[in-house]
Amino acid sequence: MASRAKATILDIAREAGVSKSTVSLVLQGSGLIRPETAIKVRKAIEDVGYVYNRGAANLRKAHSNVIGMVINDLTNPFFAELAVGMERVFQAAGVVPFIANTAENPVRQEEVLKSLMEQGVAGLIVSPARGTTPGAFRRIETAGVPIVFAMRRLPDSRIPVIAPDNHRGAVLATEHLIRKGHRRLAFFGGSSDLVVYHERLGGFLEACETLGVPAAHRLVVEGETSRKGGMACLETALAAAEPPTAALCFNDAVAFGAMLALRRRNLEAGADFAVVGFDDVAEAEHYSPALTSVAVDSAGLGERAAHVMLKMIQSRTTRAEDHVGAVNLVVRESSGPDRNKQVGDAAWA
Amino acid sequence: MASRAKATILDIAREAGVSKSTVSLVLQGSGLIRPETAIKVRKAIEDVGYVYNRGAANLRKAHSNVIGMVINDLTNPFFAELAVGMERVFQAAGVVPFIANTAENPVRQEEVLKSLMEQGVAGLIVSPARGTTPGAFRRIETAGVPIVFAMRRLPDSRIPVIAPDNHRGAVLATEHLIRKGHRRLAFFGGSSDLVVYHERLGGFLEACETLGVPAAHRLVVEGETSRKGGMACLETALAAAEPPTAALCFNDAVAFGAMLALRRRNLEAGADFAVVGFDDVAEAEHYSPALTSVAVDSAGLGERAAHVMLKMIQSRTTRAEDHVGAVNLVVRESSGPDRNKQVGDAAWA
DNA sequence: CCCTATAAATGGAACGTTCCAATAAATCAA
DNA sequence: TTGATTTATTGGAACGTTCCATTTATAGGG
Repeated sequence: MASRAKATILDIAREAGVSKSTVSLVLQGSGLIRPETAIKVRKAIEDVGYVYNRGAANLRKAHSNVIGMVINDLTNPFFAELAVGMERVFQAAGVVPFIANTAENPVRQEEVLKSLMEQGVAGLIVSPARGTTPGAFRRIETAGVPIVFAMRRLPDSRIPVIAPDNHRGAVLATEHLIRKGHRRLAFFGGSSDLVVYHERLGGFLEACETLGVPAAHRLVVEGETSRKGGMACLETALAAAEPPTAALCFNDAVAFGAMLALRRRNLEAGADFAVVGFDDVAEAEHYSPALTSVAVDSAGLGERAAHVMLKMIQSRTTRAEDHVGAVNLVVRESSGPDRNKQVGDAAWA
Repeated sequence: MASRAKATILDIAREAGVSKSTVSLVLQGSGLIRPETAIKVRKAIEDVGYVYNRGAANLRKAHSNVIGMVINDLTNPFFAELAVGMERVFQAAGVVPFIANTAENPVRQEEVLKSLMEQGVAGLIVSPARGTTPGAFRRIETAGVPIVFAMRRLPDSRIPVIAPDNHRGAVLATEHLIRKGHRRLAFFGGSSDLVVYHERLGGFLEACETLGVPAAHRLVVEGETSRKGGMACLETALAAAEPPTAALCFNDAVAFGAMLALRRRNLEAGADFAVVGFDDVAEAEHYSPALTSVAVDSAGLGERAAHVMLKMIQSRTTRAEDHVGAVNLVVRESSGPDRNKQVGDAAWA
């Protein structure tokens, strides 16, 4: 039943016995059209199996209704959540979000951004791939397309950022470990090409400083931000002359890796070595032992980023305030039993 | 430095002192242009910060270079893997894949499909949302846009499907459990509005049949395909008069839920109750105890689906062969120790 | 009844490309 | 030299919309 050439607004006009302008008006839901005419036109639209050509429309209209979301790693549920959060609000605003994955590859990212721009996106939300060069977004900025960074930032950029309070999260987690009585602490995973790394590590070091853990008792082990990386970090740490008794991990994946390595050595996370993660992915709660982690509410940040973007588009600006999202430490089993409580229980027993 | 109105091909032509046709030819990498002219034009393109308007181009060209991937749940790493697999091959083929998430919502799916069509996609790969109505893809089919289903299928549709061999996977898993000596088996999770459910359940029942597990000893518990659902299934099963000793779960999420419920009852998955999952997500390997699961290679299926789509586009057809992907059972700890081996070990001890 | 105000519908010129047909310039054969 | 051939370049007509400026139909006021 498919007519060979796809139907256009003119075919509808012919079918309904009106002009193309009338059809266009109906398509846009204009109130200028007599209801019966509109109905007639809508029927014709249905009959010919018309599909609206947004490309042609955008040739005339200033703005398109599509927004690009460029994500560095979609297989990481943490970033997938971010994307889903954004989608929710765009969807409600009648905007179509297209997601593209860069797989943490700057070259890929370049291509994806180019495509999105060519598609005429109204705005771009990006969680930049690791190793993104500083100038990667210049073309987009000069083109005047609004852009915001989510989750990650670039070292020197003036582009607005929506990200969690990494520094504070790390401080909270580190304080938690120190209060548990740990005196030799490690920071596991991550590498210095990520701004986030410096923020989290900075919080760790600051908390150590203020709570009196001397520099000699702090161990920083860089590593891949994966389970594998976490395992390696733990091995490195335990091989030290005076090994730490607790670690704050760059993210949950690293933490899971560290716990796995502990299990392989027949050590128990929590009892023998305290582990704290970062991001609080869904899995953290269900792991065994359950992982203490810094929750960042990625879906919420996604929503926030989307709102900022919508506002930027609406007000035709390319600037916006940064937004740092609240974090909170979710204490579970992997950071060990609460010593004070244990003592108390024993006393009452 | 951004000029107010965005630059067009004509601005470049003026800048470079050539005609718009020449610029167009350069943009398409035509060999008809004298190299020095091409260089001059490319310089002008750079100078004016030109961005190609693909919408305008598509108005003339028959095909666009964008393909839509519609995924039912991006936060499920299983489907995210699928998307990433597809992306890999599209990327290599110079096609731009745009991902959209339907969040398992048919209404959302409808909107997303409409948008994608309006955008003029060259093809569509869809993992349909649960509860998709049979006619949901009619408009797309009549428009002659190639479409393939990945992972999931619709009951009566003639649209080509790329999916794992669910039936065989379930047979393998069930046989495995029966060989371990289990005589009362359960099937956990899923609901009958999914074709996949019938395939997997069918395999389970068939294996029971052929290996002599009577119908009375088979327990089928429908439920949400989530951890929560899995927990509920386990509770239901253990409440039975003669509870099963092993379960094949609809997917890994259900299996994780079942294991969690076991732990809450101080039972151990593997030793006290055998659990087998389906899909073999990355997490399965790292769970404790590690989950025995049916591996389906979602990334590989994604790649396959992408190849099929490319071929359909190239040969301007809307039909293609179905493809069922190989599955294999990955045996880990959750399905329990091998009894034969145990006995042997004891004898030799 | 004509004149004006309002409502409904319409023609036509953009929008930024592609690509065919045509032109202009350079090369070659005789 | 002249015409034929090849090589580079170019104008102009689409493509499917939107939207402004008009036209046409309908109603109201005197």
